[in-house]
Amino acid sequence: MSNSISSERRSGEETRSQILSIALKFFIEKGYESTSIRDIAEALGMTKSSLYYHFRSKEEILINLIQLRYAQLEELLEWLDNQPTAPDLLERTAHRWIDCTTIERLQVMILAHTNQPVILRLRETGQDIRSGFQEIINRFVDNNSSAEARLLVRMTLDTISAALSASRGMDIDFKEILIVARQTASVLSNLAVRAISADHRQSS
Amino acid sequence: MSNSISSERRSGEETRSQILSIALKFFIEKGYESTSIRDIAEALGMTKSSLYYHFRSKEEILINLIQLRYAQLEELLEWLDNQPTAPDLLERTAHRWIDCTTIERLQVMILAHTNQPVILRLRETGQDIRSGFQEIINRFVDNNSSAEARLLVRMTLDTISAALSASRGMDIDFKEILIVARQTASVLSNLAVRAISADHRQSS
DNA sequence: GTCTATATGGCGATAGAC
DNA sequence: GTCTATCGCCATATAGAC
Repeated sequence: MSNSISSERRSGEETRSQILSIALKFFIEKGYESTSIRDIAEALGMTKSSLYYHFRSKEEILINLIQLRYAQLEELLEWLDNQPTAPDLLERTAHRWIDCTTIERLQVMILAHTNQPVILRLRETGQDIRSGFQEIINRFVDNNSSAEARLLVRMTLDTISAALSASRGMDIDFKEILIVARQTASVLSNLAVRAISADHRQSS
Repeated sequence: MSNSISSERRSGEETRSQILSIALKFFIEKGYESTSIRDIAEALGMTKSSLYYHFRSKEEILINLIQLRYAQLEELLEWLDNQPTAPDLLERTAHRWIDCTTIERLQVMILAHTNQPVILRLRETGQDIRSGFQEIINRFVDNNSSAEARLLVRMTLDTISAALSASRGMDIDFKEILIVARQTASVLSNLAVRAISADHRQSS
């Protein structure tokens, strides 16, 4: 019994990931709203209806893609919690995040970033979509920290998105983007750490 | 004759700018594609048809909004061309750009940024939409410059967008965002200038 | 698991009266 | 300059045969 089920499952899973992959491509190229279920289905040589066998709605496809991103963040969070506190921990965290970035993972981040309205709407309707970097940021700052410190920490962790979004239309190699993101993360982590210790001086 | 026409024009222009303002609000909140002409019209207490008297299409509304952004950039470019070359010119340019930023102008930038696919499509269909920062960037680098230098210059000029996009969901005051954008622009301009002079050393 | 056929509804846009 | 009415289209989504 479990054999036949698992082999059915496997091919089903393959189709699912093909759908997710082509959907991501379209969502990035044409935008989420402008991509129709039909576009995705026909690019895979199937009909809309078949696609609805695998996902109950277009939104469900988006949710699945977005959640891939949070799986990544989860891993980073786990690593971070096993690190001893150190002055350069923020910089190393940012670099680790950049180093494990692939184009596809990055595309998912852009997707989440450029479709904030849909994602907020989904979150309101009780979908399981969480708030991204927030937990990681909370490892470095707390609610008493200055807005400046919190913002700088977030920007330090997000240089890869900033670099990528700056590179649009510039015909720049992915590797160059990673290099620049690393440099940027280093100088921003300096600003962030300085802002954090300024907070501490003030509160003591 | 010209009197009656101009007074008609004036009220027409007022309606136009009301439409643009409310459209921007919806486009940011719900996204361009998810905002219907109906949403915009009803928020203004009119019908779709009336709106079509002022703009021939939804795209035309978007184009008008986007073009506001380029008017800003034009001013910056004019200022820049009257400045003597100096090592800190990039930093000062970035700061000037940040200092003349208002929330509404920033929203237009976000709109342009989160709707890249639509904008690219419009550009292909021959609409008058140009490529943003590129001309300003070209004042600091050229086609022989390294990808690193070009990307860093662009990021230096774009810290306000980066700061704003990092601040999403963080409940941070607009003034704090400006402060952080300025700090960030300063350190990034350093990296950029260093990359530019590294290019020069290599080519000579 | 994929298909054909169809339901249902909203969208952008237009015609034409006032 | 605003309205009512309507067109034509394509979207998401479902029903049911194979």
